[in-house]
Amino acid sequence: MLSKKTKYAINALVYITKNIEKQPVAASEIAENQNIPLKFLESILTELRNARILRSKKGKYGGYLLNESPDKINLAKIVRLFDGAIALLPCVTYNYYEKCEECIDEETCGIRQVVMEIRNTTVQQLKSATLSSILEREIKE
Amino acid sequence: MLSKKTKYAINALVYITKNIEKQPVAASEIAENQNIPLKFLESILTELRNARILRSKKGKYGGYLLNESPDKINLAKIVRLFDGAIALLPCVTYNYYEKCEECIDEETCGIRQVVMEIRNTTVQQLKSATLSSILEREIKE
DNA sequence: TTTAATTCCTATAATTTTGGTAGGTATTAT
DNA sequence: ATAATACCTACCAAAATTATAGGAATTAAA
Repeated sequence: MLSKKTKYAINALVYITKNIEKQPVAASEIAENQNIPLKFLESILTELRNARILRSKKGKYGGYLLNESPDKINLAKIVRLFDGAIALLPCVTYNYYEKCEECIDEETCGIRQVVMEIRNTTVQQLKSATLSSILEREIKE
Repeated sequence: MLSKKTKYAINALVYITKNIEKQPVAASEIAENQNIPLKFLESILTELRNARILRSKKGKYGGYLLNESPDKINLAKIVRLFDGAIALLPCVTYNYYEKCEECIDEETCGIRQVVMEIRNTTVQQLKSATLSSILEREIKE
């Protein structure tokens, strides 16, 4: 399951993308419309800014702006940023690798192979889920 | 990520399957070989027995036995038993459905569609990962 | 130059989940 | 009788999650 934090981050980004012509978008506006606790959202937006996914404008009429085009921002990036590894086991992650303590031989581990296949397809699916593709889906319906 | 509990459960089941001719297998033997805290493992095996995946034999020389054939026991069942829903959001689960509070229209939600596709492929992959297929993979290498 | 609205910063805290431990009782093969 | 096992109940510590509190710094506009 995605954490609430990740979910909030995705919703915030989709909201900004929908209101891309009204940028910068204030945290308070996002919080209200997406039903996210303001203070919690602030910390999320800060993380997104630190990751260079958003940039911000301070002061009155300030807010947040996308720092990349909506077709460059995908869910794999967001999920990794907030929830860490996408894979089901630490021994098959790219970025957070860790050996399973009890594993005798990683190379021939049958569970590992299954989990690796799942990671591969999931990562691909999350990568193809860009902000623009998400919006496109919503419009098409 | 899978919880340690789920991982322990999978390892225990694979271990029993590998020693299927020596059934029943004692919890203490599994704990030792798979490096799982005994008391914690006991609670896991109890859950597996309650779910009719294992059955048990009490008393001396007792232990646990598979209650279904190894090609009927798959990882989807195990993961669901211990970690709950496989999907990344509660609004796309079969068994643990819950509406996203902030969601305006579930039918047209673009995030939901992505997450549903991921769930579909992941569930399929986990279902095809039976205990026998896992053992087969290990032998082939 | 004041005001209002905003981002930004630091600290704290409640709640839930995870990953166990402790101590025993009941059962059964030998 | 004994030893090895499953089974049962209760508890618990650490970590992660999901926030809240209170302001400081910045900026556009009146």
